[in-house]
Amino acid sequence: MSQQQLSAGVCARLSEAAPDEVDGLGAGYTVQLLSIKKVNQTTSAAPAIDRYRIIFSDGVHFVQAMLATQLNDLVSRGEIIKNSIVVIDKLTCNFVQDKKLLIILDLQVVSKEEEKIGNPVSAPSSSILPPDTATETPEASTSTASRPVVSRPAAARPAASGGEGRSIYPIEGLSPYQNNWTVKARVTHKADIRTWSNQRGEGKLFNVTLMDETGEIRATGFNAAVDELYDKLEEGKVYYISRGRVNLAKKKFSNVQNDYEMTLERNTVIEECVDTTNLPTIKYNFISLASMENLQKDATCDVIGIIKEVGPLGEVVSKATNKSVAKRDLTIVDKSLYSVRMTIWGRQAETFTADDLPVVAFKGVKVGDFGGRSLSMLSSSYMSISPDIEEAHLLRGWYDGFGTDKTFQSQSNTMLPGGSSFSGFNRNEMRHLSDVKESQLGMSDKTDIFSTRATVMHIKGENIAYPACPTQGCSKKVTDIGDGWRCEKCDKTYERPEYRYVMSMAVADWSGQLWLQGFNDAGLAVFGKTADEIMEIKERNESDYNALMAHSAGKTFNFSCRAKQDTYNDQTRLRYGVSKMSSVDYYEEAKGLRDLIKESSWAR
DNA sequence: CCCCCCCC
Repeated sequence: MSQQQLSAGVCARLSEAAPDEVDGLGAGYTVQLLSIKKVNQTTSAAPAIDRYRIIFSDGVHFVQAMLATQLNDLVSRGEIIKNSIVVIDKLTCNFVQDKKLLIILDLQVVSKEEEKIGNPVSAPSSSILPPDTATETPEASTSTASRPVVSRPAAARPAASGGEGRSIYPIEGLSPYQNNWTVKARVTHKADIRTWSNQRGEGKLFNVTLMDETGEIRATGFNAAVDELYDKLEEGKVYYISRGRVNLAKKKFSNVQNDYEMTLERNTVIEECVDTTNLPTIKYNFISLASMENLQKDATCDVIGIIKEVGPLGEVVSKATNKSVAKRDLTIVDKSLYSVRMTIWGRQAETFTADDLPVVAFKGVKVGDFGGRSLSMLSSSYMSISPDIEEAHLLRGWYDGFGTDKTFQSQSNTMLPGGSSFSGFNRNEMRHLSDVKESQLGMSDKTDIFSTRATVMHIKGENIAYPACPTQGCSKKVTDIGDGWRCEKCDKTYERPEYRYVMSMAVADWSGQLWLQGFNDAGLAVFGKTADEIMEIKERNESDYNALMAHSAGKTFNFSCRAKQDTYNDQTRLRYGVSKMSSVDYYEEAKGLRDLIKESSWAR
């Protein structure tokens, strides 16, 4: 790299430009980063997002700018370091204490490791730099305890010019000290209206997440603001918003990346933006599913993958609140040949459909450590099915071209003690039945999990199904009350029940045999018929039923099981439950063996 | 002014 390749003159131009001219100067400047420094945040007691101050040079002059926080990964991953050459693709300007502050919104790395080019000096106007650093040269700025830049009390002044002649403020620059702002933001999440009731009173509220190119912020409307504004905002749309209140965020309650949050008030002005140019879009920092194991539990991350499996709709009852919520597990895979379980909740779980293995992008999903690594949507997370972004198209192309053929290593079943697996059947972690007994799985207080391949030898025929509540997600046993079937849980009476399987199966492999308890999914796998159909056969013709039971033996399945002790009538016994059961797919097995051979060192 | 983000 030479001085000629840098965009000489740009630092002087940026430095001298009036604030509302900065955006108009365009972008695409090639510059050298002379310094990258973390700025200490002293205004917020809660842990803050890192902010980086950059000094960049065009070879002649240097200026100072802030790095938009969504680019922080470039620093933390070491993709930009001192002296890296970058192209600044997008730049804006903000006002702090009447000083112009440049914010780098997007950049591309041209070359990471470089020598310093030329001998640049501070750009002519000092108005870009805060007074305490205006005369510093990059080499001399050794102070690590820099003053906070963005969140100081400051005169409110609009930063950049919007399309319709209004002044648009970047979300990253919002603080309690600015008041005359308008943001142009996309609603990336809109929650349902919630009500609360506690000692201090009761009321209703809703949350939205607002996002522009510079950042995101959570906004909440209470009571009257709910009536006034809830219907005005639609997820996915872009709005001009002004006259909201900005306060310090209580970080422990939100995963939205902002030190502040916004309260929408009755007089908050919200106007839909219909101008289709330059709308804010979601910014992702995708990580590969392979690299998930490096993340801590409860961290959030962005991932993109193919939806390989859509689990059935389930229900969990929260231990904390005793409330029931719908959930659904998805399995996503990516180019790193890893798969991971992704749990979605509530209405999203109920309405989720995905026919043809779509690409789905997730932003801000929570990392769990159950059975290895798993992911879960939060209310602040964002999911986009078949997003029109480059990464999605690349993944689509790769998967359709090569991916369908691959086997994926699950993040959600590694690292369990004893090397067992979670819900997915894992060929590498399989146990023989004798091994299950000998290693005393399920004998400790917790549930142990294992995979096995075994053949069904016998199914206890007398009681293979029970009359269940037909309400989706209930499945509780109902009782015949003469003129109908009563579900205590739903407090309803139904004309007829929906039978569901509950079976004891003896299964065997070369090493031994075991009794497994299976539920509805297991019955469907064994019989290929619903329990209703089976019960109908049983009622119509007992010998047909007996023949069916006899024929059910002899088939071989892959099982995912849980071993657990339970106590019933003062008797403690070890029970093995089937969590997943599927016919052996010999084509899949052969592919798995082939991949094993490919992976083994002697074959390389 | 809410504040739960769940379960195996």
